[in-house]
Amino acid sequence: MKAPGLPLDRRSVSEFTATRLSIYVRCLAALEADGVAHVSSKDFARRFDLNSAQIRKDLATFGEFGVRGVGYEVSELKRHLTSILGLDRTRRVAIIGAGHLGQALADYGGFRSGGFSIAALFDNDAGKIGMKTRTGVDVRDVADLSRIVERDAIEIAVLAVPAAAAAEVARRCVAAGLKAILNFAPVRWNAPPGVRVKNVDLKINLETLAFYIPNAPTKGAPA
Amino acid sequence: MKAPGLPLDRRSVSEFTATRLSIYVRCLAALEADGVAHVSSKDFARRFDLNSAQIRKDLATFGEFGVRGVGYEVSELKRHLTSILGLDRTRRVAIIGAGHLGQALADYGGFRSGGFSIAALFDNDAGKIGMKTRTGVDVRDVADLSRIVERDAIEIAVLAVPAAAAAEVARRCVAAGLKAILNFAPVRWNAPPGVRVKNVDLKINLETLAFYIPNAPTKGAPA
DNA sequence: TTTTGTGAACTAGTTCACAGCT
DNA sequence: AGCTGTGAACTAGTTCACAAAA
Repeated sequence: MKAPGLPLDRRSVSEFTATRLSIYVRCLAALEADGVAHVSSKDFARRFDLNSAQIRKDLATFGEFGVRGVGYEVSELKRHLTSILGLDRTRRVAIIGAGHLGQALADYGGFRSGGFSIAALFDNDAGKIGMKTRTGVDVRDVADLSRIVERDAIEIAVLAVPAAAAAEVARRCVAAGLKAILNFAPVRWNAPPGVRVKNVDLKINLETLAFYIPNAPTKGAPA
Repeated sequence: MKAPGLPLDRRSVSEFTATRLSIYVRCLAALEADGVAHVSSKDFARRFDLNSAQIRKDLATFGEFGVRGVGYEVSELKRHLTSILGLDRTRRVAIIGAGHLGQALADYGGFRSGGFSIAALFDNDAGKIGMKTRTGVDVRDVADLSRIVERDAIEIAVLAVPAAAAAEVARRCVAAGLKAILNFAPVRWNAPPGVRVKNVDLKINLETLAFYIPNAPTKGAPA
């Protein structure tokens, strides 16, 4: 095993690779739970329907984690990838927008474990500010965003606001120094350099999916 | 303008292109709202930070919608793309899993307009079956999935169930004849041929985003 | 032998640049 | 003139296949 050779600018790593790292960690956790101590890239690929060369290439971006002729040590590799993704420390997340989706996300278990914690939920509706979600997250005034982001060292914003408000809220997030935004609002907007945005547009996902649905076999239509 | 030449197997259209079609429709709607009747691919690209050649290539997959020397007629192009995406008829969607996320999705406006309607929300928890969400969607027994899918001509499943239940529920969806699944469960699972799955894994999105966050400048560290 | 790590080959996606139409 | 539609060039991502290591 060799430590990563050079500092490596993460921005040069493709989002495809970064996403797969995350998948690998999850797969490795499954193997660990099954008591598997060791895998070759070939076994790993077969088990999770991936390509073994791709796994090796992805890992090679960050170092040499395997032993030739043997394979990878499951928990060691998991530890390495977890560290590469920065999941070995907790990042604080702010959710902006305390509507149905924002509250559901605040209460969603997946966001509250394994490297992330919901620091606060923000809204601009006086009727919501001060309340708590089902799992006890406070709803705060979005006017205090900047102050709380700094005070609580928040690193990630999750935007769950209506389309009309999204651009203005995104601007506030950037002004507050946030460098990562997970955007659920149905709005495309170009982030300034140094700020990374990931759009999770439910409507577009649904429309894309719909595009591939075979037409209902109208009576007598060819298959 | 020329009609699409050949029947064209939609499966050969890349998901990148399909996703952009959806984006184009949204952009065209914005132009229409601004009273713009006409665009060239160049204007369109500049306005929404896209590449004009890409727009033309994407459109060329489906026909010739422009006029050389002139450009595209906004509402005509929107109408064409809407039809290509099948958004000119309403597709019925079933949401499986009436937890926080499932309920939020059921109540989410974006899923209830422009080509989609929430036909039902399913769960296996007797305590939830029979209740209604805030906006009045009935929670039904997932055991009746197959029957209701057929009866109500449901075409799309949205999976919002816990990871442990996802594989079994996905199997039921396929058995019920559903050909499109939008999966929010943090589980990778390989769909049988003819069934299209789109994974929206919130945890993986967050982890991928976290990967790119520049390290907090530890005292004295180089930029 | 087995399996990694990696250059080379391949495939897919994007952008360029221009012929051809209006 | 201006702009579309499209082959050609380019870029990025994936897979192959093998030399080097254990």
